[in-house]
Amino acid sequence: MMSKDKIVQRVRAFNRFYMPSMNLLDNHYLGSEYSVTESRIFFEIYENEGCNAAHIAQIMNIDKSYLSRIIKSHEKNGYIQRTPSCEDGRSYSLFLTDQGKKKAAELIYKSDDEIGSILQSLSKDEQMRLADALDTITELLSKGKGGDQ
Amino acid sequence: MMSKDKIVQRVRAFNRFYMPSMNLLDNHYLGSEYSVTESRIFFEIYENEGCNAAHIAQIMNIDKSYLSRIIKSHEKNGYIQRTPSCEDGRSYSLFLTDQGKKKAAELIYKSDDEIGSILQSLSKDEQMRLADALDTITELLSKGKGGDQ
DNA sequence: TCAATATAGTTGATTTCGTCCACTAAATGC
DNA sequence: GCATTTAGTGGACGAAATCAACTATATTGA
Repeated sequence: MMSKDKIVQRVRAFNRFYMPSMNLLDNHYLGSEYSVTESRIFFEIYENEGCNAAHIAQIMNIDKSYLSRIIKSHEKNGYIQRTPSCEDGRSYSLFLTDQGKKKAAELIYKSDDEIGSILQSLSKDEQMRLADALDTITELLSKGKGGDQ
Repeated sequence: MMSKDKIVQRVRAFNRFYMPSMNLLDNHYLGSEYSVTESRIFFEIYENEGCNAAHIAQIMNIDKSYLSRIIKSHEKNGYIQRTPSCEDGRSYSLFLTDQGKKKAAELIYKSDDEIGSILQSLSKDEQMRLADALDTITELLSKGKGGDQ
């Protein structure tokens, strides 16, 4: 039977291989004008309209003052809109403006483009096998979620 | 039949899910005193003894002046040893010192520990399925390598 | 052969990223 | 009411990363 250590090695090998393969290690999100952190803030709000800064800070595990500045900057650039929260007078609900959604779509497009170019060397059948393997991993790792952190 | 776009979506969803799951998004390598960049330099030399800085800069896609400073720092701390290259008078061959190898091992241990704690919520069978899926992905994506970048 | 060009690495200056701490204001818990 | 926690902001600072200029060696090719 295969030991747990051996499994850990395979996971680590995968991590070392996969992230550079997907160009996931640069500070700038796929050559966009935004850092990975700045980009993720778009996505977090995109997927969680009306959330507040504290929520994002917790999810992303970043400093609240740092986040505050980025939000201010995104707002100044017309990408984010803040409205005072009804429930909590200290807090703001965050939304993407139309321009912000457009910008998020741009970033997603860049990402899709990058992924598409990586997939192009695979046959249809191989692409399916790849996607199935990815889903398997997501499914398995999702089970452990909730118990910790 | 499933369209290519749909596959791309699944890959992107995986990327968004996987990296936070593995705590692969922090600037500091798993809570060590080193940034991800500084840590990767250990690993690159570890896996490619005697390479030069230009090689690492190319692989990691980082600025050569930035790299130069990190190497200098690692050398000053006794982790890296440089010897003038025999073939190229401008260049140095890079090696980890014993202390450097020890430090690299420490970082790998931290990583393994992290991965182990993630895996603990899975059964033996699930761990095997996970590792097999990871290997499938590596195998498929390795095929495309060499043609590009 | 030797001048033009390219490459490896260093250094200085600067910018951007991220953290730490102190603070205000509102919420929560006695 | 009063103490404690929480959301967000701002100043100060250090770390990370970039840019441009430079030295020295290699390479190219007329």
